[in-house]
Amino acid sequence: MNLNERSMIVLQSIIENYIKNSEPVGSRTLSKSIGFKLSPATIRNIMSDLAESGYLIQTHTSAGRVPTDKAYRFYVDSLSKKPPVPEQIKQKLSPVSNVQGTPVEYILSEAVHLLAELTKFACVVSTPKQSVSRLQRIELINISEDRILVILVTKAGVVRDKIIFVKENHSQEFLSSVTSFLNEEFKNHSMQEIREGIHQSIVSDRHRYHDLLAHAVRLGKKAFELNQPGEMFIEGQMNLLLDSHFHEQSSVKSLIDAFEQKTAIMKILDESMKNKGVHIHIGIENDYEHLHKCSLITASYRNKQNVLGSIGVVGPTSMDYKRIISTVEYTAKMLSKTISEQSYD
Amino acid sequence: MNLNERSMIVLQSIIENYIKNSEPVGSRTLSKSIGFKLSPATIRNIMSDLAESGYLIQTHTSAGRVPTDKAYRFYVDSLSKKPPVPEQIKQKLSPVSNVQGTPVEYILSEAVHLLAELTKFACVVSTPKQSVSRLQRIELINISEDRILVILVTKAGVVRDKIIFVKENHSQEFLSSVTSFLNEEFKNHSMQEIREGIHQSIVSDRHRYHDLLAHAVRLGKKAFELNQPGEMFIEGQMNLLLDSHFHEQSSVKSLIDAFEQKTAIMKILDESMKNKGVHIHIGIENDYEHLHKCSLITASYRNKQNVLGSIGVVGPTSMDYKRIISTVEYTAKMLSKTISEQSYD
DNA sequence: ATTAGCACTATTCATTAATGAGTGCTAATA
DNA sequence: TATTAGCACTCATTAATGAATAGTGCTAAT
Repeated sequence: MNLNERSMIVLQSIIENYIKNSEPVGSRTLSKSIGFKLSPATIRNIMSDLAESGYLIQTHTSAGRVPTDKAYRFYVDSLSKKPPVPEQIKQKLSPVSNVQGTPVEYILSEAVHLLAELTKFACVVSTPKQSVSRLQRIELINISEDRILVILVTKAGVVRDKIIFVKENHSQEFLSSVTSFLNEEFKNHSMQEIREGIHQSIVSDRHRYHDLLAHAVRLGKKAFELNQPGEMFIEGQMNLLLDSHFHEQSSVKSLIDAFEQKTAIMKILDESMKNKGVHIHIGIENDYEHLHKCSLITASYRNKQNVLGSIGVVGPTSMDYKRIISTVEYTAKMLSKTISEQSYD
Repeated sequence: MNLNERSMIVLQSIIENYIKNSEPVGSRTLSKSIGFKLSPATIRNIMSDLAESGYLIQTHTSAGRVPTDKAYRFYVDSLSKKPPVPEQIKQKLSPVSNVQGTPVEYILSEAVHLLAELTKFACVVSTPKQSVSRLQRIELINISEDRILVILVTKAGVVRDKIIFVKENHSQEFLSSVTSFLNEEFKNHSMQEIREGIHQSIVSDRHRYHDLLAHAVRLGKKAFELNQPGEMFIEGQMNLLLDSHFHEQSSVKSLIDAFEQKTAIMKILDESMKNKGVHIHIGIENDYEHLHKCSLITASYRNKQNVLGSIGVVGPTSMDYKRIISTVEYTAKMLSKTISEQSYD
C-alpha cells in the first residue's frame, strides 16, 4: 500500500495540524488549512483510506483523526533532510563555546541544560564511554599513608579520579616511576585494552621477575579497575509534565519509571553512537514499554578522533519534529566542536 | 493568645489527621479519632477558636478545616525532639557506607537518591563548599605543550580538576618543584585564604626576586582561581507531581521554576550549614515566593573537622514531619560518617 | 462547661437534555 | 470517474437540575 501524492499531502497536513494544536483534526478544518481546494467530503474519503492503512486513528466515532506512530515515521522520513536551524537557537547555543578549561562534565551539563531550555522537553546526555576512550595520562599521587589518588586523563579530555587503598606506604618517587612506566606502556590504548593488557603483563615473562614492575602492575590493575558505569545527565524532566500529552496519571508514572531506571534510555543513547547523524525513535518503536508514548531524538557528539557519547530529547510522539531534529543536531554539533577544542587528539 | 492543653491536643490531632488523609477534617471525624471523649459540638467550638487564632482555615463554609503554616510550625515545635528512626530506613541507608574509594560527588548523589526513595519527595544536596574547604594537596600535571592539568584535593576528600592554558611549555620537573612549593606553602589552608595568600606572596619581599617562585605564584594563582559555583544535586522532582497537593497547574509551574533557578534552594541549604541539627522551613516562611507551598527539611553533613554542605527534602507543607525529619537527620548522619572515613582530617 | 438538636450552606454526584463537531453513506454533479 | 452536497447518525462535552452528604453555627437544655 503506497500513497499517492495527494493523500501524502493530506497526511502531512494532518500531522502538522495535530503537532500544532494537539487536537484531533477533522475534515472541515483540514479543508480550510490545506493549500489547494478540496471539499471536506473528499478529504473524508482520503482520511478513511489513510485510517485503513494505519496512518490515522479515531479516538471515537465522532472525533477527528489523530496520527499514529506509523504516520510520524512517514512524516520524519519524508522530511527534507536538513531543516534549517533557527537563528535564535544558534544564538542561544553560543554559550557552550565559552567554557574553555572546564571539566567535560560541566560542558555536558551546560549543553543538556540549554537543549532542555530550547526544546521544552526532557533532555539527556551520556558521558564519554570509559571503555573505548583512550588514555592520555595516568597519575598516581601519594595522598596519605594508606591512600593513593589515581587520576586518569583520557584523550577526550575527561578526567576521572579514584582513591585506592593500599597496605604499605609507597614513596612518591616510587609512585613516579610506576606512573611513568604505566604511561609509557599504555598511553593511547583504550581502557578496555589496558585492562586486558595488564592481565597479560602479569603473566608475561618480560616482567615477571622485576620487582618494581610487579608492583606497578599490581597498582595499575587496581587503578584501571575504575569501572564506573556510564553516566547520564538528565535535565528538564519537569517540562514533560506541563505538556498536555502527559497529563494522565498513568503516562506520568511510566515516565518517572523510565527516568528512574535510566538503563533503557542509556541503551538508546549508546545505540545512537554507532551511526552518524540524528536518530529518531518514535513511540512504539522503542523497545522499552514505558517509552511507548514518547519519541526520542538523539545525536552523537565526538571529538576529532572518536565518537564519545550522545545527547538527545525525550518528548511526546507529537513533538514538532522539524524543530527538535534541527535543534538536537545543531546542539550536538556545537558540543562536538567545544569538546574537540579540549581533546588531545 | 496561647492555647490551653486541650486545644493543643485537638490541633495536633487535626494536623496528624490531615497529614495522613490530606482531606479537610471535620468535627465528627475528629471526635472519633481523638483519644478522649469529646462531642463534635465541643470540638466545633475549639476549632472555631483555633481558626480565629489563625491555626486553621476553611476552604468553604461547609467543609472541614485545614491546618495553616502557623499550625505546622506549632506542630513541629511541639514535637518531641527525637522521633525514632524507623528500622526500615536504617537498613535502606546502609548502602551509603559501601562506597569506599569513590568520589565524594558519587557518595552525595547516592545519598540524595536514597533519600528521595525513602521520602518520596524531591531531595537536594549541596556539594562541599570550595571556599571554606582546606587544601590537602595540589598537583600540576604537564598534559600537553600548552596545557597544565591542575588537581586540587581538599581535606574533605573532594577532588577538583581544571585545565589551565599556558603560553610556554613547562617541563614536568619544573612543575614538580612548583607543586611542592605550593603544597608546602598552602597545605591546610582554606581556598579562600590561599587566594588571598597568593596575592600577598606576589608583593612579599621574600619571593619577589626568585624566578622559580615567581613562576610558581603565577601558575598557582591561575590554578586556585577555580571558582566553581556551589553545585547541587537534585533527585526525585517527579515524586512531587504524584503528590495530590501539587496537582494544580500553578503550583507545578512554581516548583519547576524553583528547581530551575536553584539559587533560592541553594541559599536555604547554605543557611542550614550555619547551625547544627535539622532545619525546618514551612511554606510561607520561605523567602522565595515559589516555595510558599512547600516545606523544606534540611540538615548539614560534615567530616570530623568541618561542616561541608547540607542535604534536604522539598515536599508539601502537609508532609509527615515526624517521619521526614528523622529520615533527613539520619541520612545526614550516615552521610557524615561515610565522608569522614574518606576525609583527611 | 458541655452537649443535643436543628437550620443552614456548599460540595459532590448522578441524571438528563441540548449542543456541536465530526463521520459515513448516498445521490447528484462536473 | 472523481468530486461534492446533503443528510442521518454518533458520541463527547456542557450545562442544568436535584438528591445526598458532610459539615458548620447557633440556641437551648443539661
